[in-house]
Amino acid sequence: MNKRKKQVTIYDLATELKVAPSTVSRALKDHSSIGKETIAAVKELARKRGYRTNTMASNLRKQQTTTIGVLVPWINHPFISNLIAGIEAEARAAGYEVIISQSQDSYENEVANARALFSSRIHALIVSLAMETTHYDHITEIIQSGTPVIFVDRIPWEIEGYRVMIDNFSTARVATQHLIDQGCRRIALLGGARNQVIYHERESGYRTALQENGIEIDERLILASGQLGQEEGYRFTRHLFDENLAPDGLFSTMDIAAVGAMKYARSAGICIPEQLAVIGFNDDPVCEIIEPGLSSMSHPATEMGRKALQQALRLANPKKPPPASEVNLATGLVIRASSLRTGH
Amino acid sequence: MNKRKKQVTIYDLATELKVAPSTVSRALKDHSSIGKETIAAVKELARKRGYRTNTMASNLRKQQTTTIGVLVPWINHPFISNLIAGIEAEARAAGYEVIISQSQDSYENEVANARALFSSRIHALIVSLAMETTHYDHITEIIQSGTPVIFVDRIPWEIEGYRVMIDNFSTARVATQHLIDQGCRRIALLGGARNQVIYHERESGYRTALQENGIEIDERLILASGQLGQEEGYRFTRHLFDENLAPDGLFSTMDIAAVGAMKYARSAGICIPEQLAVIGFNDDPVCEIIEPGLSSMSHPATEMGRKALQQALRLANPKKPPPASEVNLATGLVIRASSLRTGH
DNA sequence: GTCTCCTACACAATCGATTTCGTGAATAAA
DNA sequence: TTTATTCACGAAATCGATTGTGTAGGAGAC
Repeated sequence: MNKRKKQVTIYDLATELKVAPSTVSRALKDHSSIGKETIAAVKELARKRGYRTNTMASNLRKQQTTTIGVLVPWINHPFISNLIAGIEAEARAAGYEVIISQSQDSYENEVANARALFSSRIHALIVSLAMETTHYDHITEIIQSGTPVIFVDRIPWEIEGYRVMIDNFSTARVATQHLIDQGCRRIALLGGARNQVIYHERESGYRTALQENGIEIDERLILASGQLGQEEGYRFTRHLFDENLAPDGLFSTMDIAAVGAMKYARSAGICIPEQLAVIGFNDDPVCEIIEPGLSSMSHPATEMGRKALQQALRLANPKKPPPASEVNLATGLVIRASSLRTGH
Repeated sequence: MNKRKKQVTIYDLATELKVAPSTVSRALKDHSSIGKETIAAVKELARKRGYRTNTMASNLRKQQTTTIGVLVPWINHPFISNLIAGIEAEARAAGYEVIISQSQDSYENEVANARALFSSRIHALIVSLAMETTHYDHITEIIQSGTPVIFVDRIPWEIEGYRVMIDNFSTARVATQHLIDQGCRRIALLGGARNQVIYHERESGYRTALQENGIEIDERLILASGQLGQEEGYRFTRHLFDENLAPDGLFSTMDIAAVGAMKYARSAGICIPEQLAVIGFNDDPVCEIIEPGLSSMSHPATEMGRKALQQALRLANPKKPPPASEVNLATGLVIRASSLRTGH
């Protein structure tokens, strides 16, 4: 049986109660010009007949949806899924719905998804860009149409727009400083693609911390990889030790790459943190699980989602206080065994 | 500037081309009764004016959406986020959109979300139930309205309905058998809430494997916890060793609980796998990261998502081949160091 | 030249909720 | 009793796309 039951409409209720549809509509939302008894009667019958307001009709008439579009590279990455969880929780509480799409780090997918979301007349859009993305026309089109757009984490370089993020520069500086405080002097960096704002910032923070401490920067200790993962972390670390470039500290701009580094260290008999102090970035669950525990910079993903949604709603609603053009959330230094040297 | 630009409609195009809106509508979808030149002219102008079909209006008229509702306990759990990734990828490819909501394992939230999704007239619903859920009225309501509902993973007991899952019973039996094959005779079980179908099945698989091998079941080695996590795994394992119930094998129905068990073993100087062989369930990323590597039963989360969506679309479209009432996906035994004893 | 048949459109109703503009009746004020 | 108000509700337009039905105009058949 595939035929859908016909839904109850306000016309059905109106007919049954012998009032006008407009009266039913108003009664259902406690409009002041409708009599108390009428309101009660309408609501009672609506309940009895299982009336559900038809969102499509309502949206069409009101010329707006209550749907928030979310465009991210991957849904199944820890940081992103936490971000989405935050967006969803906050949206649901505010009576909005969330429609998600993933670009899989492909520019082409991102453009197609952006257009699809735009066609469904979303109320606002929250975006974290694909790795490949360097042109932003598909986003600016949406902004120009008047739809609020909030950038999160993977932000664009040029577009002026609303952003919710962490201070990548300072956070990286803190991480690097922590290693320096532990006595490290030759600190390697596992960095991401420099054309991405966040990785560029993190690398700058690293460089600044070294300079501030009078440590000369050795470019050979720096990796900037477009595909930063466990494998790259492993290989670059091996490379450093093989080439007589052995560092005594390592800052990875992604936890998972730090895991690779630690795996190599274990296989090569390098002691962590004594010979190599390691700190990551994101404070993923793996940090707690790996041995020794991986120090990291905690990144409030869920909170970022909540804040992004709040900004989006403010932007969409002129009556609310206007949003800040940029929201920066606090990060934290989480020290575990991988970077904690005794005697310091 | 918060005013939205007015969107281009088929009326605008019709006026400009001096044809009827109906002609524009048909031309845009290559209707056979429209002249070739007219179609070309309409499409050209549509492109030039940046026309986007108004989904709200279209949906209202056609009495259906292209939105798939997804209702899960948590978005930010590895299994679920992979599931959603699969659903989204497949939906997007088929021209559908995905709207997600999380119950946070609360029955109340689940009911509210189900109603909200229903109100937005979703095309189909994919559900994984909240831990708390024992009444299914909010779901049956939706089924009865004619909306296709597909259950995934956390399925209900009673409702007849379409399901996409793995064979939890057999998978658990294979895991247990693997430990037996490694020489284990006292095998502990870290199980989940028995009122959940999947955990009930897994426990049955465990029991069956033991019986098939003539091993007596020791109820003291079995944990059935409503809140199975790392902490519970740690504590129950400690409890077993403290109480002189030391097992020589351990099957955890959730990887993260196995991690807790391994953490305890490490702290107590118990060798894995020599003294305690361990196997988990799900093959989460942590299995690769922990030392020694955690054996596990792999669980095709993304594939489940894809399959669930395919089933949903078939169910919604009478022209497509009807869906199977139950789809079972293959699981795999992934052997790592935690369960691999030499000499066997 | 008249009639039939297509081709290629136009017309108008429809989906269901919202909202503007009224209006009849009851009450209050004069 | 008459006029002004307020109250409670009705009528009808509207949002934009879709679709069943209707109809000019030209081609072809006889």
